[in-house]
Amino acid sequence: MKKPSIPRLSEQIATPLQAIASPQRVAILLAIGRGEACVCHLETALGWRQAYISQHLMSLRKADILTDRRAGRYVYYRLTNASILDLLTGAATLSGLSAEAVSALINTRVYPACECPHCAPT
Amino acid sequence: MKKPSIPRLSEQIATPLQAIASPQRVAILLAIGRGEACVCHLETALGWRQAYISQHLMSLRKADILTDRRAGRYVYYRLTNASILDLLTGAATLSGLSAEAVSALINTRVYPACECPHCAPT
DNA sequence: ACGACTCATTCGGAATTTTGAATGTGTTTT
DNA sequence: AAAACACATTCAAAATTCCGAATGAGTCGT
Repeated sequence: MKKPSIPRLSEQIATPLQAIASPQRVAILLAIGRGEACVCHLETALGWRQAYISQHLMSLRKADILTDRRAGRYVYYRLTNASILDLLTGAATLSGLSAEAVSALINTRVYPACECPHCAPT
Repeated sequence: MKKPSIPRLSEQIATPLQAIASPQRVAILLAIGRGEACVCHLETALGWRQAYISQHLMSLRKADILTDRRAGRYVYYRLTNASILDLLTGAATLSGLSAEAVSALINTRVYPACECPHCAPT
């Protein structure tokens, strides 16, 4: 197996980190958690403009952090690799937070105000 | 225990990530590994200008990622929390790299060209 | 005290990222 | 086919980061 050089390796490591390292994108990843979420769900969960959310989703998709699935006129996003949550938990630990504090917010809650098929099933 | 809100939590998570998420700073962290390294060692290990390295070290110090220790005219840096290496390994995994590929480069090697007390002991 | 040495800091322009505004695309409903 | 809906994309200005150059600050040897 070819041994990658330090500069090459560090670039490969930094690439996904750069895609994740922003409060907005971390919030999106937490809101999605281990489940699925459409954009309109994230809209009510985070309280941001739709276009703004889509921009961040685009970044995360290009970095292969997120995967999208179209169902009718909805598009559902999920984590490409669930181990990203472990990475977020690790980062939280560095800030002195407990792993529980993170996992408590990771679950995909249901919002009464959200009209999406997940929150308001027929 | 007070439950942090999603925006607050995601900010705390993003802060250390932002400090780390750059190829240069990842390279520095790998070069330090589980050991200690003075600036001049990093200089020969990475081949960068001294002032440039110090700038990144300053960022990492302010983010509490690195801790410094002065010994004579040398300043030795080490990771404040060794679990940062796990975080880097996790990010490498997202890029399809094996954990071994990372750990193979984590060790603090000795450079013949380096004159620092670690590489060229009396 | 002076010079050499190791490292830190400041400054400023270039490059990049962020984010609001506007608009485009694909899908369902009627 | 047209309208409504969910989401994507483009554009540009503001904010931030990157990085070279210059210089400062602390330490040791002589």
